[in-house]
Amino acid sequence: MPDHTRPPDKRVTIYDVASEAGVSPSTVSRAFSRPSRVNSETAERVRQVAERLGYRTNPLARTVGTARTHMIALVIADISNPVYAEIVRGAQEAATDSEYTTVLIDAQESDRRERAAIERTMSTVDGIVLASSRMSDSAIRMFAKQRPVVVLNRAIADVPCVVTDNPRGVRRAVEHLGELGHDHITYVAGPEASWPNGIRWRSLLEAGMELEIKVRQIGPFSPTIAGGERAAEEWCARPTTAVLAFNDQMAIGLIRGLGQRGVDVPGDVSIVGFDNIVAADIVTPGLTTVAAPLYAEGSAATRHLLTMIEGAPGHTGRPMVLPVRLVVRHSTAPRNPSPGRARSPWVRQRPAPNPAAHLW
Amino acid sequence: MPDHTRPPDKRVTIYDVASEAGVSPSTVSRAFSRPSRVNSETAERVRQVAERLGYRTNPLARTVGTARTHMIALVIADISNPVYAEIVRGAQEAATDSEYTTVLIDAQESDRRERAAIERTMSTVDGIVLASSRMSDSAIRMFAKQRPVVVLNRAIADVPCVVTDNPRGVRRAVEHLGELGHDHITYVAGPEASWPNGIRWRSLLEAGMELEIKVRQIGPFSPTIAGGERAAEEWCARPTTAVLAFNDQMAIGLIRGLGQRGVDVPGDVSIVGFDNIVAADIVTPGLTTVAAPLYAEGSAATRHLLTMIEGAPGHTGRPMVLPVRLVVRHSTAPRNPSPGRARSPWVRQRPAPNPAAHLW
DNA sequence: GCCGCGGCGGCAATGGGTTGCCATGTATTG
DNA sequence: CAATACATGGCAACCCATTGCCGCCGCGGC
Repeated sequence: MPDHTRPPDKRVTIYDVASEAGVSPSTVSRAFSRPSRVNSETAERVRQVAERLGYRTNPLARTVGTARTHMIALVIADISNPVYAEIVRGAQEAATDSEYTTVLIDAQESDRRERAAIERTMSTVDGIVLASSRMSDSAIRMFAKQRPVVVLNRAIADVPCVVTDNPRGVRRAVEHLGELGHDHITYVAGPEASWPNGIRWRSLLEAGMELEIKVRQIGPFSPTIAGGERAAEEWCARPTTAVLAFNDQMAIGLIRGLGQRGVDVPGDVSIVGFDNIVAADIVTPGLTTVAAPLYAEGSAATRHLLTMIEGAPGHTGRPMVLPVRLVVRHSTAPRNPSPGRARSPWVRQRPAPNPAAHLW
Repeated sequence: MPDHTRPPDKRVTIYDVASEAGVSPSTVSRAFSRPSRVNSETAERVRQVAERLGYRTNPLARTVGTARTHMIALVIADISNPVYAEIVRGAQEAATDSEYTTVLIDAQESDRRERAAIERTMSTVDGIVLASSRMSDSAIRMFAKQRPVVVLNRAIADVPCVVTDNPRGVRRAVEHLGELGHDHITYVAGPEASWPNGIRWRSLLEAGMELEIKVRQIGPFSPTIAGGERAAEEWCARPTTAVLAFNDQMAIGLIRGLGQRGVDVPGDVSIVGFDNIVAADIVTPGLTTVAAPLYAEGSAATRHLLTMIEGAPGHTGRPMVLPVRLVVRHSTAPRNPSPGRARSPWVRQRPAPNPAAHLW
């Protein structure tokens, strides 16, 4: 058998390297962690010996004593929501650039799960990025007392935050719809515990006021395709020619639900979503949506967290605001001149249940 | 200021609890980790003191000496691929059930990144699940020598594996297409480093042989929507009436690219994908695809890994095979009786570049 | 009455790198 | 040439939970 009598658990330690290189363990340690504190020739020799012996610094051991794990937690609301993919990338990039490891936690849209997971992980990480947390402000503040925390997509006093410019995004969407002749907009609400949901609605109220467009809200619904489909039913009870949905998934679900009821998008109703997920570009019609710099969100939040971990105070004043923009596709169109036309067939026209909705 | 003179880094340790409860630190330790080794009254008292003091066991300190971190790494090829969302969920569920924490690593379809990330993380985890690794067999074996490893979506000798029944899935797809009258199938290949890509192609060869259906391959392309769009161009050079795509994203991109060239799906060509991602159900036409039990894949692989970590040998014989099924939607249809009809407009009909393709 | 055993709890070592402090040796300065 | 500064590297404490081993005590059996 070609087994090279492998030493089963014989990790190479700094002590091995030290004795092999003829220096003390502290010198080996410093050769890696504080190269300036050691003669460059010695350091080089140590590194070579370490290399030869296959020494790999044990991050766990470093942890004891320094209480620095070089890990951060990134908590997201729902891993199946494609929005988070780019955020995660941005965060991971920023983290690995600084030699930090990211541990990703999927809260599955549940307050309870989120807390539990954070409590389990908290003591093993140096800091936490909370992306779209569903927890209460006070719960978040509690965690923030124990570890550096940066909150994404939410503004909380006394905690560092990174948000996108929701008011501006909504404003752009409303302007766009207004230019197309719409004067009533329905907001399809997402989770009540979602901070963006609240601010989007408030921003819509404000924009509607200024631009003299009437607005109302239906919901809340789950921020998923299924949620959007359910919203279609409720919308049919009191239709408007324009809809702003909490996010793209709901918008897509809505378009679907409406299609099954014979409502045409954008012929009968214009729909705008939020987030610009990939799917927004592949559905029919292409979804007009408010795009956010997801990657930048993740990396900005993470970089901020890292500076806090390194000892910086963490500016808790105004949140950092990232810009957004409106991506116009084909789910919005000029208001249909004969608004009453399609109304009758919408209501109570229950289609055959979609077989694919029950996959698995 | 409302700062309760918070003790900055004052973690409560077993020593604090010990002196407060009037016992030795070892007793405190045992009260938690080996309750049977200590008098139940004492244990209870210790627990109460610990509770009062807010003691929380420090998982990192436990790590030193035992070398058990209670963490596992889950490496996925591409976090923006929705396939992995369910796999991650399954894995996390299985892990937390056994009180393990999962650290997720996104390899971003890069062999190099994958290796680097694993090397960084390896020593801090008790085991690794490799979901759709892009590394070479030998690289994987190397890691498997140092830590328990379970490989998902790939079969490697001497390493425990969990795979889905690709041959059967392909077979079902081919049967389905055959029943619709198709006698030529193009396989749109994904990454060469992807094991499922290889086996799907080989299975297609086999099924084609048995069922007397001609098959050929184009590609490889990137396993993304963009990749599928590029494939559309190549497919146009030598069209067939049926296509099997490496995965759903490519199938969706393909449908899109064909649409832009005036090719109708399923009128002119039937398309089958793999994975049954959510988007497969929302695109137009709905995508016929081979569905895999993603959640089960994640949890099966993880559970297997955990038993290995607990000391079980890890059966490296035949891989564990999970069943698949064909989900028929609307991207497949009977073969068009006049195959030459739509052919001419396909070739060299460059549409205006899609502005949305360059978002961000 | 002596021995043995089991239950319980303490002592001390362990693991692996980090770091404050000190000791040496060399370079710079007055 | 003496005095001070600096560069280097070693010593040993430290972090904190775990665990092998031993000692103490009380009880039961012979």
